[in-house]
Amino acid sequence: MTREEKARVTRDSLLNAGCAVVAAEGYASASIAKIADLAGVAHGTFYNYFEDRQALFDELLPYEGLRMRDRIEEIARGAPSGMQREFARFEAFLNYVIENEGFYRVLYEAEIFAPDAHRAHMDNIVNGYKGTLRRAMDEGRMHRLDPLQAECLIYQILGMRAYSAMQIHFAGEAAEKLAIRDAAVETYRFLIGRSLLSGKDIR
Amino acid sequence: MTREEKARVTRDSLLNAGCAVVAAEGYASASIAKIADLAGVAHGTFYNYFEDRQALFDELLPYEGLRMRDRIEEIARGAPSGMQREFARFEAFLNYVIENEGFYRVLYEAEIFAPDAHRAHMDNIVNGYKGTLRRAMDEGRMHRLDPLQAECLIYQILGMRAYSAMQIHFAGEAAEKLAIRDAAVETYRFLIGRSLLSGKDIR
Amino acid sequence: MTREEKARVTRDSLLNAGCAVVAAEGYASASIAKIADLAGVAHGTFYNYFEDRQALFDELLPYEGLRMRDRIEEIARGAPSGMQREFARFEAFLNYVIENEGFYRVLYEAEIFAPDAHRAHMDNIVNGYKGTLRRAMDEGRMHRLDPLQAECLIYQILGMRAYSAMQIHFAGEAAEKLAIRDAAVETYRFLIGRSLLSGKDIR
Amino acid sequence: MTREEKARVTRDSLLNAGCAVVAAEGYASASIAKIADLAGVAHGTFYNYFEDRQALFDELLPYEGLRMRDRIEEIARGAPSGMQREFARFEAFLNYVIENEGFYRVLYEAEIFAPDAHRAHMDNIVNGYKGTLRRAMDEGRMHRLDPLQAECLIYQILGMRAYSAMQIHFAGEAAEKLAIRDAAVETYRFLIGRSLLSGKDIR
DNA sequence: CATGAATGAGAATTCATTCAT
DNA sequence: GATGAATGAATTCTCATTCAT
Repeated sequence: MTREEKARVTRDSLLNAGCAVVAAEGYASASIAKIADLAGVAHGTFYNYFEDRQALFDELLPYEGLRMRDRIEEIARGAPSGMQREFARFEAFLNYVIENEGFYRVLYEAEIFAPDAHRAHMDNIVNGYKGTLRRAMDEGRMHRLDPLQAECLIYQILGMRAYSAMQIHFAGEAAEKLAIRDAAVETYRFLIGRSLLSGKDIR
Repeated sequence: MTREEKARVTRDSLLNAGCAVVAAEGYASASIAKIADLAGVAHGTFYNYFEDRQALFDELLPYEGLRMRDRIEEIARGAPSGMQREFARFEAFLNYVIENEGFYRVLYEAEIFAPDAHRAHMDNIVNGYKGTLRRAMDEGRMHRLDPLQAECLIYQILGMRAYSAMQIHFAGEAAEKLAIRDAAVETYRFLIGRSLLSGKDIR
Repeated sequence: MTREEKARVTRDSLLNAGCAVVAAEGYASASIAKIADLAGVAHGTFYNYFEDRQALFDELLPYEGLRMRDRIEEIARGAPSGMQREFARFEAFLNYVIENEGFYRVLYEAEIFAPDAHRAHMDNIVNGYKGTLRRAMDEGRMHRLDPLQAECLIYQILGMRAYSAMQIHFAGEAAEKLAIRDAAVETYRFLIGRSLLSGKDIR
Repeated sequence: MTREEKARVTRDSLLNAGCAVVAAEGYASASIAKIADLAGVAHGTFYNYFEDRQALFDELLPYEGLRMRDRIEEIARGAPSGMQREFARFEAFLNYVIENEGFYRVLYEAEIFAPDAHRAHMDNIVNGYKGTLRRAMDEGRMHRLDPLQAECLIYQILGMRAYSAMQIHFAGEAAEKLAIRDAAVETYRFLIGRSLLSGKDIR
């Protein structure tokens, strides 16, 4: 293994350890000590790879967020098209949260502990959606909205996602979580489908 | 002023100082020292009124949350009825957040720093909505939903609120905030109005 | 009840509360708050009766010590005479400790937390013993010892008492405590009886 | 000096500083600040070596106790045998206390501030004595006692030691201390020698 | 006298970060 | 690059004592 590879491995260990600790205990108690211990390196080593603790925190959300996004898009691509794809995305998000409980924490605590990264993450997601919406509008699959309204719509859509995730998070048992997921998907379909379709059928 | 009144005043000073500090810097850096200093009392005095720091944190959300809720309901009561009232609520919430920027922080950081209080707050709001929904359904003003689906709907509605607030929070200038507010209200009207007003069942 | 009587009642409440708290939790955590609460008075009232916390601590040992001493002497007086009386005293002390577990604490922690009172208590006990010894020597019931040696003997006797009490204190069950007590009395009889009753001088 | 050696040195500094502070002012006012300052390290360094303050306290008695025990046994081994050795032990203990005034404090306050360590120390000493007694009994050098009585005897012997040490501790001047020591040894010889020898001469 | 709120000087403890090895 | 001991600022919390009511 070259010097460079070894460095990458160490860096990834720290990043993964960071995720694991934040997932388990939250940013607030994700100390360098815990992260370095879990990564199997000395405390000082941490600072060879990251400026400071905040620097790691700022990388956590992109690191995890992209993994989630890829997973979701992979699934969404399986859907026939348009609106169905959005519904698939919504469901895939909830599934992802159920299966990666810790990710929920990495994500929602980021607003507080890594606000810059969170803002970037939001912009990222929102911009992705803007493209999707533009295409749908161009192809006449939905109402035409001006840019501001499109952005508002996206934020509201993301809010629905996030709060359905919270609702699932509050549920105690696995079976309950799944039931909520199904009902939330149904509700989402109903709210979005009815309104955005401008009179046409869901496709 | 009687001794009891003075005690109440001191307690309120601490509570208000707590709100102010959290609003300005977040829970994480709301130290006893800052709160007590702002309240104009000695550090030790804090502990005459609150078991510990967490105890204050746990009161912040109810304290501020009820104030907001009352303000919103007061405004909503002005609306003719039903759906219009809900739109008024949504708008009032956004206005409240714009006018009380700090409240946004007290509210959304609570999920992390005062999880019990946050959960209680959510249950509170959700239950309030359940009643509203039941009445609307009983009076045939909206689709009949089973309890689980109603709850999902409520969470999604609250998510829309919250993320529209976040969108506003991200905006830099006051004028921009107002523009987003108006567009968000429009979007909300569109999403909710179209779907819930329809006479058909959910599929 | 006259003003003076009421004052005495309050003072006694505080003293008793002090004993109770020290007995239960030790001097170190016997705070004014706990003592005043248990006595049923306000914190400030404490300072109408005692200079400060130490002043109460300094009264605890005399207060409890005299009670014990009286009880022991009462029992010892029942013994025929001389040496038997001393054995009775020893046994009575152990019984007192068994029956008043808390007293053990008030007594032995006093050396640290109320050193002056402890010293006075020791002097008191030692002087009492000096008289007893002098009488025994005058009546030819025991060796004649010079004053220093008499004092040494007394301290050693008190040490035997104290450490037998500690041994009992270490025992977990009541039955075990009683068995230790009996064996300790036997041992004491053996050590003291054999040596002090002999007609020869110490060399 | 290797890193490991330096660490040991630091740890020992803290331990010695702990002893010194406790010896001078007692456990109650042996704050981390004082200990760390005396050891010449930062406060935080303390916690690199000890879990908390109690952890240091719990090591003080073993640390000092073993030193004393070794010193005493070393001296006792110089005595011809049996009973003489025990008298030498007693005298050596008193000398140790006279020469290491602080140790007395570390030892007797431990019952309160490091009860576990104190209990362990007592068990240790008591068990050591049990072996000594068993040998003496096996070799016919003293009365045969059943185990419980042997234990009682040991506690009483230790009590004599401890209270003779207290008596010395109370004395103001060095000369007085030495006089008490001599008289206490004489008294001890008398009490123990006479009774335990089962009719035979002291050997 | 009684009250109990206010005080503020400490105490223990944590932990991000540095730096000599 | 890796190490991990040292640092010290910052934080929470306690409690004896005071004093205005």
